[in-house]
Amino acid sequence: MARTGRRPGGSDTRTEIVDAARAQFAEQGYDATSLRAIARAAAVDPALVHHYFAGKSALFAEVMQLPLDPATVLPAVLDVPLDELGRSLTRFFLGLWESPESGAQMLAWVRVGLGSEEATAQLRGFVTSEILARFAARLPDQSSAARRAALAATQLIGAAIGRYLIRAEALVALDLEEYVDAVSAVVQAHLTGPVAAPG
Amino acid sequence: MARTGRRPGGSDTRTEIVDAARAQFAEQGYDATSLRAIARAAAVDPALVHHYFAGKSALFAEVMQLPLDPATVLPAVLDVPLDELGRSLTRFFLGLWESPESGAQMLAWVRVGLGSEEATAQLRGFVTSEILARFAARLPDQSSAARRAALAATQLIGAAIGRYLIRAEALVALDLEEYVDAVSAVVQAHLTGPVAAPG
DNA sequence: GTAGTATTTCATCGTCCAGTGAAATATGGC
DNA sequence: GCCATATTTCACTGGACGATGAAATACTAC
Repeated sequence: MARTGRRPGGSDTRTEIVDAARAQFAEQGYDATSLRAIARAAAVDPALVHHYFAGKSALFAEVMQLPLDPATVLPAVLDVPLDELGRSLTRFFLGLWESPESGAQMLAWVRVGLGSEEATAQLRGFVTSEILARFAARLPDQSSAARRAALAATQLIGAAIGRYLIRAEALVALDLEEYVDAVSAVVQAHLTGPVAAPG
Repeated sequence: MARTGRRPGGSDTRTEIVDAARAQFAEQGYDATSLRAIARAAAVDPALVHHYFAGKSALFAEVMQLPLDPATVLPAVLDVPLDELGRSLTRFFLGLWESPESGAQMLAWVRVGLGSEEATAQLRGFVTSEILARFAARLPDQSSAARRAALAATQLIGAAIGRYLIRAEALVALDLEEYVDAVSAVVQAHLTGPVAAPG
């Protein structure tokens, strides 16, 4: 009766652990996810998780690798006529959520990133320097660019939360293109619309 | 040397515990917050927390009492001309976040509500039946009302997250009225604007 | 087929957690 | 001043957690 030792077959256990971890982080956030729970989900001994990853934070870092590097992908997304920018951004962003692989990762990012003050601080740093700065650079009037980019981002984040976290019926009922239509209209307004008359 | 026993002075310890708990939940979410951490923050023995509250979930329930009952407050907010509905909603909602007392509670709600799959499910139930249903009832065209209300809500949630959780510089820099202006314009568009041309 | 290596488990440590029950002390009514 | 009660702490239990080190087993190269 072999109770310990190597498992038979060319098992890719490491990948299984990463997948289980991503699912757990996406579902529970960082703190509430335990290595033991990940190990359970992967049907593996907890010590094995430590064998492959230095610790919880190392595993987390590996799991949270962005599906795409913004520096390489965003330029193409932003390279459209100014009046189509809202649609291009919205379609790209919501597309990330729609696909099964990157969707789970986006979910994990948001859950963890909004789950605690500390994590939110890191999310802020990344979002402002890697994402918003690139949005803003694409806009014509630099005096309002940072604000317009940030406002557009609020709508994008809200749209993702409504459809993929909260999963409100009225939003899930729409197919992706309808949703992109509805959201991109106001994203475009944030980016290039008239500034609301100040108080 | 009195190591145990009643503390001198008319201390309102129970309130201190509740306040400490709210702050912790707002900062860390539900799971990551421990009764012991709350007790530490309130400078009190952990057992005292149990004395006042049946357990973690009971304390949580008390802390999470909504600052306002939507059923009593929303009607007044919604009782404005249709073309001012966006502004009224936006001002009211962001106002909840801006004030110190209710702001901490809103923060706790969102952190806990988005922190795990399970909590999100409860948040969905509350938001759709208590909030969105009332928005929708106020709109003229019932065939699109649910969708319009939900879309408006995505922008409101996103706006709150951007300014009060992520605290993006470009958004925090605005004063409240400017922010309300910018957000309410697109909220209004979701509520009463033209439907984006399909496909 | 044997030596070496990668993979997996076991057993365990110390820490933190939620919760319980008894004891200690201040306060208020008399 | 004394007694009942509300408030607070101590000491403890059982369990889960992250982490470590040694042992056991399967695969690989020779």
